[in-house]
Amino acid sequence: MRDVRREASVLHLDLDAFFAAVEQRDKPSLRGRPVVVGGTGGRGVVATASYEARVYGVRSAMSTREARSRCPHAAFLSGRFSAYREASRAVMGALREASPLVEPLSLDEAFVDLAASPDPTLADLSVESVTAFAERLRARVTEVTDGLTCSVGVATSKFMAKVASDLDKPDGLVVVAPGTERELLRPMSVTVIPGVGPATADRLRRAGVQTVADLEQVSQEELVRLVGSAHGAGLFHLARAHDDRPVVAVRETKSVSVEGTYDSDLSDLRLMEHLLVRQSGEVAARLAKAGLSGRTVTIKVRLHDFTTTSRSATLPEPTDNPAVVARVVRSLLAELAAGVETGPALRAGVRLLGVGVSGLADWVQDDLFADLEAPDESAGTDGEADDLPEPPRARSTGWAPGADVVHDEHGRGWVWGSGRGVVTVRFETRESPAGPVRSFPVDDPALHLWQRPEDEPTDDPGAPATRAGGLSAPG
DNA sequence: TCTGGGGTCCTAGGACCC
DNA sequence: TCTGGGGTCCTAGGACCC
Repeated sequence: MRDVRREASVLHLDLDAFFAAVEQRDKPSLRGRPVVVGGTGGRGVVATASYEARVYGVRSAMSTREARSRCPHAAFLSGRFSAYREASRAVMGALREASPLVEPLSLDEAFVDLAASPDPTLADLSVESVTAFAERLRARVTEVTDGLTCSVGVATSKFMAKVASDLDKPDGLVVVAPGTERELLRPMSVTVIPGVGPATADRLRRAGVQTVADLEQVSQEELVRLVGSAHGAGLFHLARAHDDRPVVAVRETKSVSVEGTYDSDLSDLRLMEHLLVRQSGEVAARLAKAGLSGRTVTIKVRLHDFTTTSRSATLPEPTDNPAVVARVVRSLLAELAAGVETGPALRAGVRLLGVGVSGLADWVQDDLFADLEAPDESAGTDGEADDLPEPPRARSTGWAPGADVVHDEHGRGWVWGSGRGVVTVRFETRESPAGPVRSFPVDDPALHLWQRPEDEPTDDPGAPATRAGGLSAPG
């Protein structure tokens, strides 16, 4: 493994109290006053507190209720994300002018690789050069954002640059001279190391480790024993300021999800299904917009006591189809509802529901229906699938895993996979909505195609209209 | 009436294959 | 026939980050 860069060429930039600062910039009446941006509902938490609010002990991730009791006269705002995205775009643009190698970590944070900068003043990466450059960059950020300030750290690694940007907040700059990293780090708490949160800090504390200096005394084997192999090896190296991770400009998305916490607990399974199906539509829309599709669908359920459980299923092919996602989501919810422990737990109260899709491919599946006739428009647009009119048709090609509903004498099921002349069907039965899987020859006359008209509940005017069975025929 | 929402990464166990 | 190993995929849960 390479050790560390010899020059301080990694810059970390962090916008100060970002959401709150945008609000104060845009609303002069809020300037100089405590501002809290975050969830304003009964179960909201603070996303950002302005420095005026921090004086009263208001912090990120604190419940809004707690923040209100600490600072009742603050302005509590739910946030204007389009404004934050706009400001973030301006900042990232300014950073890319400085160097093509910019790695955004979130709307308000990024790494910049100064070694990749074409700027002639950075021909040598001396402490003096990078300091002057960083000051100009900070001024430029304030200029393009119409007044926002930022804190910047520059060092030989991502880890040290991030530590440095935290040392002189707000509106500060710290450059760590190469070679001085370890003495800077030693007196600090182990919690400065990224990845050391409450649980890891607690384990280390019980082993007598509280500072980075303490951590340096522990062997790699011991650390692996304490916190696992990946984490242990990471801690061993970071304790010594050994970090050669590159600045990476583009990172691929691994999952897309939507979740929501409700002000009061849910106990009605039909309502849960309705909400999950709506979230399925949102997830699918975001996948489609990003040109992504994924194979694994996960539902997440947080119970009234905050215990969290999830169920997932992996499809044979990636999808971005809302009807497909919704169908899997329904069967996963049914699986939880049928569980001897999870079923009663669900009915006892659910505070959060979520839907996610992972196992992403950066291509969209071919439209399997391009050569099919349009679906029969008379084939029912209301009611339950049980009410569908009769005229199923057999089909020999173009089965859509996850999308098509079929039935045979065993009951109703949906296509789970197809290929080599065989269609695999996962049946829904009264006893087991995610029921048995059977295979059929594609031309099996016992196998009839159904189109299910109600993937979005009809009593929801806000729900997007979807084609029956997810078919994408024109017209 | 404590505890958001969007993510990433890791672990551990089981299935299955060679 | 028995034993063992490695590799990959999948699932569930947990820790962490901004």
